Amino acid sequence: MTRAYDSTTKRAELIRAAKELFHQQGFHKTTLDNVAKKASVPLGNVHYYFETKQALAEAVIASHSQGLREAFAFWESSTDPLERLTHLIRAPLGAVESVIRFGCPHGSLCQELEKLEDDSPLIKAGASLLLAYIDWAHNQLQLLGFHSETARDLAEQLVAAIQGTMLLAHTLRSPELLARQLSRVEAWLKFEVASLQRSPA
Amino acid sequence: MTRAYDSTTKRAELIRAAKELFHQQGFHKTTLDNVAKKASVPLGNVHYYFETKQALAEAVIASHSQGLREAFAFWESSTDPLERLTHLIRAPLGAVESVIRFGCPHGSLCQELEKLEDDSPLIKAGASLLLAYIDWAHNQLQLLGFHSETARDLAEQLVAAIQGTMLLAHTLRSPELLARQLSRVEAWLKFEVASLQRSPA
DNA sequence: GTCTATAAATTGATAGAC
DNA sequence: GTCTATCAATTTATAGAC
Repeated sequence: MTRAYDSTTKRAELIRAAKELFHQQGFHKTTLDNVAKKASVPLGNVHYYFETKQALAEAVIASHSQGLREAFAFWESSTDPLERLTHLIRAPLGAVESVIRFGCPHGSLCQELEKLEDDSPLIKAGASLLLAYIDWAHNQLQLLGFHSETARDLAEQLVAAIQGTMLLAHTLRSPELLARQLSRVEAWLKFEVASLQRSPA
Repeated sequence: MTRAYDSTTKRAELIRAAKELFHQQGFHKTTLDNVAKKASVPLGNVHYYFETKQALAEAVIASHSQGLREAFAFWESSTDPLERLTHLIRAPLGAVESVIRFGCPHGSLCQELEKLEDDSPLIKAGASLLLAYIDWAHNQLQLLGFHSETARDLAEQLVAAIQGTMLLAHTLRSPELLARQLSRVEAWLKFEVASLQRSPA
């Protein structure tokens, strides 16, 4: 019943391999041959599934988007929005070694894609990842009682802090920095929420 | 007396061109031919000044380091460390269009270089740029009266917030986000300093 | 659908005339 | 020191057998 390597699986396998290599080596340094080897697919065959390297990258980003949606859904099993946001803040700690060695898979990809041609669809696709974080945080903050505009502001601040923290922890190869600064972000968020509840708008 | 294009000038011109192109297109996408053309130097001649592309990149980073030292020296013409740090926070606003279109020249370069081979000297060189920011902020915070450990913590938080803000503003192409969130960082820092002065350690 | 072989283009680096 | 021409390697993409 489950054909372990039918064509759909191979396509998925290529995406999985590319996703991992893009994170570890970056988009530019990763060759189609690298991806093909990792996915145990002959080089020439890659183009049967993806016309160009760019098309493969689009599929990788779509897969990241899907992964984000699943993470959001999972965190929403908590009923308290503050608790949900805490899951977001702590998420990098669930993959410390990876974040320290390779940075945030979304943030670093995003920044690399930004250096492509101005009209590349990959730029917009990459940006949609960071936007997804902000939008989701925005929603959770509104559920906590913040007005839309304030919630937007806080969501941006939250995502910026998390991304900046990962960049520093990665660059300085410091898991301690990651843990320490994410705790700070968490404390800050709790404080903001508590302030709101003391003096509701 | 001033030979406009003696060999020292050409070398500097190549660095200048590479610095700009690395920022706009990234390290990988920038070819030696691009740099040569921008500096009005024949392609083959680039290797007279820099043996490899990597050596050119090292010179670019050294130039960034020098630029940072000059910026720090300039900001230190303010006597109040809080005012100095405010200059740091507002610096991106002095080059808004550039930051929005291309991101932070140091942060984005740093993240791209991280994707090179683990033992590449460029990785350490790039990291030294972000470290310079942290160290300088650390010093200023100590001058304000924070204990070394607290100052370190706050310095990391400050640089992370600035870097994260630039990443978001760049990715979302939003000068408004940049201005808004940097104001928030500024307000946060003022609050921290005021708190310390109300209850000195 | 799957694979091998190879074309076509790019690009870092070098050789050698001046 | 400066430049032209070119090599050598890499890599995306394609052609065509099975």
